[in-house]
Amino acid sequence: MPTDARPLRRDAQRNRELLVAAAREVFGAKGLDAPLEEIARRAGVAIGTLYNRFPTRATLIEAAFAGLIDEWAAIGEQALRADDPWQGLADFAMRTCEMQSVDRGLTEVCVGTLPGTPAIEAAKVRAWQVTSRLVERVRESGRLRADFQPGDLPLAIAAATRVAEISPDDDAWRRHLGYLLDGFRAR
Amino acid sequence: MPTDARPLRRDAQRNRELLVAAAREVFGAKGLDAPLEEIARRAGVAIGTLYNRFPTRATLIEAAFAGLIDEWAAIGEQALRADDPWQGLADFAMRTCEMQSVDRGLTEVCVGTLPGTPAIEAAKVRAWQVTSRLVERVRESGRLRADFQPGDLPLAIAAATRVAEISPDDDAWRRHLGYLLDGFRAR
DNA sequence: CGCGAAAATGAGGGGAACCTCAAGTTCGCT
DNA sequence: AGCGAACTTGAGGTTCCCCTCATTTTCGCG
Repeated sequence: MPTDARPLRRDAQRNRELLVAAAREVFGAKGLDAPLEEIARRAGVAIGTLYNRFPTRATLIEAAFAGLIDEWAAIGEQALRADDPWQGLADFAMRTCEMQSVDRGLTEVCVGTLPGTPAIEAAKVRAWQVTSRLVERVRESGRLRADFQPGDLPLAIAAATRVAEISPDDDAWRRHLGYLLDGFRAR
Repeated sequence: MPTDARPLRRDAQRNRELLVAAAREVFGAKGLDAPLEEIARRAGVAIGTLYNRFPTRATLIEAAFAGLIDEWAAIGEQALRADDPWQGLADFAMRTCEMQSVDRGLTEVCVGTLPGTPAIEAAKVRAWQVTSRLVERVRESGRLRADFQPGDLPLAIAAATRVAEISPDDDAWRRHLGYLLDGFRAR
């Protein structure tokens, strides 16, 4: 499937980048339903330009978060290579929460409140595969409680992220995730 | 502090009740930022009537959730009288989540996304006191991990509620809360 | 240069929700 | 019944955000 867009003119390319940067900031601070006009304003560009480049909100969201999601996937791969499977899982969960706790937009992308573009759905599938492998690896080590479901890890991360949203104390969500991870252990 | 409102005329009283009932339904389904016009419509009343009775959104929210919050406090009192302190805590957490999992408005009231009226703030303080006592009771029994903070219980409930929001599977949040409670135990 | 294609612009139409208020209706008391 | 106070009504002004498109500006190539 050729994304056969011919190369953008130089000014258009620059504006595209300004828009993506602005979108990252605004979505991060206010969530994915932030006004697009604010993003255009912050990029120093007219609203029509935003619509020229990104015909729908979803395309802009996708462009804004593609990089972050790749980064996230990389964290997952790295966690899979950790010596200690348990440590890999714990690190992955912590770092994911950390990313989400400072970026409301990313949280919403991951929680999937919105439908999601194809690319984002694909990224989620990839991420789900990584978490599954992380979980399986721990299970094989025999340290995971028997009734644990693979899908519980993403849910736990989403749950811990809510703690980060509610509590101003930055340690609260770390503590919470710690409780959860302890709860995951085989008795 | 006399709530010295003179008694409403009978028709006004009836409309007030219709509005509160409609508000409970709509807030429960769509959250606290649901359109007020929808509530008026569902109550079979003009929008102006809603504003006559409830000059601000906050007053309507308060009226809609006062009953539920009392019910919640009662659950807390009951949990305090449980024979087994641990069981009391677990039941309280489960039942609270259960209430919130079917009522998006209640969740938002409890999570405190919005500022909150005096009465709701007061109810939260009351609830916080109940949870503190529940936690202290368990701590005295020696079964609680040492680094647990009293404020962690409400946070945990809020976190488990997010699982209920995300996962269609009704067991997911129960399982999740189970992990958490296990994580709370002294090692 | 100079020209055509590409891109930027921002006023403006449209919709959703907020809230107000002047006019009309209903209640309840005598 | 009749009257005044209490209550209801809903059209409409306001704000905020959506998205479009005719016009103007910029780019980059020959």
